[in-house]
Amino acid sequence: MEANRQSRLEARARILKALGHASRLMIVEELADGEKCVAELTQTVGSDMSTVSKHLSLLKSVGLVQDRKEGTQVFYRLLAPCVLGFFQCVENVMDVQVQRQILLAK
Amino acid sequence: MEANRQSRLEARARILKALGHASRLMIVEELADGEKCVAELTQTVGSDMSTVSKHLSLLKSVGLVQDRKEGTQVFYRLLAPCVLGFFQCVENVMDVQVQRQILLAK
DNA sequence: GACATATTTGGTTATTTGGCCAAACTTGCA
DNA sequence: TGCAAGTTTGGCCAAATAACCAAATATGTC
Repeated sequence: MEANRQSRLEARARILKALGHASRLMIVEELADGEKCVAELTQTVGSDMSTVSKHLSLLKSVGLVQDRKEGTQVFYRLLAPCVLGFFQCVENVMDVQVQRQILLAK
Repeated sequence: MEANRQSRLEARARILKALGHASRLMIVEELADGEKCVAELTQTVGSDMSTVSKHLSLLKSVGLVQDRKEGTQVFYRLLAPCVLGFFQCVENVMDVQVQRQILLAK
C-alpha cells in the first residue's frame, strides 16, 4: 500500500513542479487579475510565443489553468487561485534564507 | 526594473521547484512530525542514502530545512511548516483535475 | 478559395536533474 | 591509532526540461 502514498506524492509533485519556473509563476501572477490571451502573456513573459504556449499547456495539464477559445485567440484563466496563497509563505522562506546568508558571510 | 521582478520570481521558483519531487515531498511530510536523521529518511524514501542526502541538501539550500549534527548523525528539521498548508490547495487541484478527466473520457 | 492573425506542434540542441556506485569525510570508541 | 557507523561528495549516465525556429493548424475576412 506504499505505492499509494508514492503516486499521491507524485501527483502533488507534478503540480508543484509546474509552479517551479519563473515564467510560469509570472503567468500565474498575471492571470491572478483575470484571464489573458497568449499574445498578452507572451508580451509580459518575453520569451518566444511557442515557449509561452508550452508553459501554458503544462499549467493546463496539471489543472492550474483553463483555456477558452474566442475567435482566433485563446484566453487562459487561473483555475486555482488558492496557489496565490503560497507566495506569502515562499516569500517568508526567502527572507529567512537571505538573513541566514548574511549571518554566514560575517 | 523588470530584472527585479524576474529575479524575485526566480527565487520563488527555486523554492517551489525544490518541492516539486515526490521524494522531497515525502521528506517534508516526514519532517512535519519532527526532526529525523538521514538514515531514518532514507528508510522511508527508499532510495540510496546518497540520493536522499542530495535531496536534503537541496531543501536546505533553499531554506526549507535545517540540519543539526549530533555525534555521527545529522538531524534535519522542517524550517518552514507553512508549506504544509500548500497541500490542501494542491489536493484540491488534483481532485478537480480527476473530475475533469472523467468527464473528458465520456 | 486565398490570405492574415493567433496559437500550437514538431524538431533540434543545450542544460539540468535524479539515480546509483564508489570514494572521501567526520565522529565516537576500542 | 585504527575501525565502524553515518553522512556527504564526485563521477557517470539516462532521462527530462526549456529554449528557439520552422511548419502546421484553426478561425475570421475578403
